[in-house]
Amino acid sequence: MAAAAKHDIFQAIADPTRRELLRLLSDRELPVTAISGHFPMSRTAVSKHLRILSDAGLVRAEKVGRETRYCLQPEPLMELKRWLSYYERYWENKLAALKHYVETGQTDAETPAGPQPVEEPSEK
Amino acid sequence: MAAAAKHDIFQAIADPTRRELLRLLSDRELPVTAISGHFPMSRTAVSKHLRILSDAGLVRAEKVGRETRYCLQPEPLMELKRWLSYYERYWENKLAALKHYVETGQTDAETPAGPQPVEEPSEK
DNA sequence: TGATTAGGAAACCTTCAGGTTTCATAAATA
DNA sequence: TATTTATGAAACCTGAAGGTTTCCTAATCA
Repeated sequence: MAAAAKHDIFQAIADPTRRELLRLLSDRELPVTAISGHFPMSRTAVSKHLRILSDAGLVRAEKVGRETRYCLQPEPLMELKRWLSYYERYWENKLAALKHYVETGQTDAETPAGPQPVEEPSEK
Repeated sequence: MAAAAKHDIFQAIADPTRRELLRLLSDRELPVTAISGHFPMSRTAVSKHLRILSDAGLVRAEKVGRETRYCLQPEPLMELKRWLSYYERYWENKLAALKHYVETGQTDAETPAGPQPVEEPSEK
């Protein structure tokens, strides 16, 4: 329904410049030239980054007269959140284990860091 | 403190193969050959991906005899969560606006989708 | 000990991402 | 209308990402 993701979101946010762009556009809507003023590269380069963000649905272009204004379109980040949520339980486990370790000195399954007490194989 | 991030996490998870690797290793610890069996590429290629994940701190290698077992190290994903949390309010706003639109037909600021009723500039 | 197995290192190839410069076009303005 | 401004499109360059193959070393096992 919404603009299809020609570029996937993971790839879109992989580039630091594009993350800065999202930041910049998060609270204000800006035309390309104004945007590119914030970056140490050519306007065209910035424009290409904007294109990629747009393809990923993270940004929306609106033509106003001769300028094109871009603004954040945060919805696709929900996919990232879903992805991340899968792993949350894992790091919560880890944190719990760490807490346990710190409090009791007992290494329940794995030591959080440092030399490992070389476990025997548990998988065939 | 933990293994420094030679590769940043955004870049590490940008590759679909690496995301699959994280999935695969999330519940079990596996040696390289076993891992590479799940992928349509050479063991060496998989090994390089593992290296990148390891550099990002997302995976930990443990030598057991002649094999190297890898397992998930989810903590660095917290950085991603922090990053994401910045944008949550934005999409929550959007969702609220959408709800408002659906319920009342009133487009408060922006129409959530579809042909735009060409707004006047709101930024100087 | 000799052969086999696990896995990393090195060299190499190919594609593509991120830049640049140049050109074209539409809107605004003098 | 002539000129300037905003921006996208096209062609091109370069480095690095993702693969492959080949080789080397350390454990394991017969």
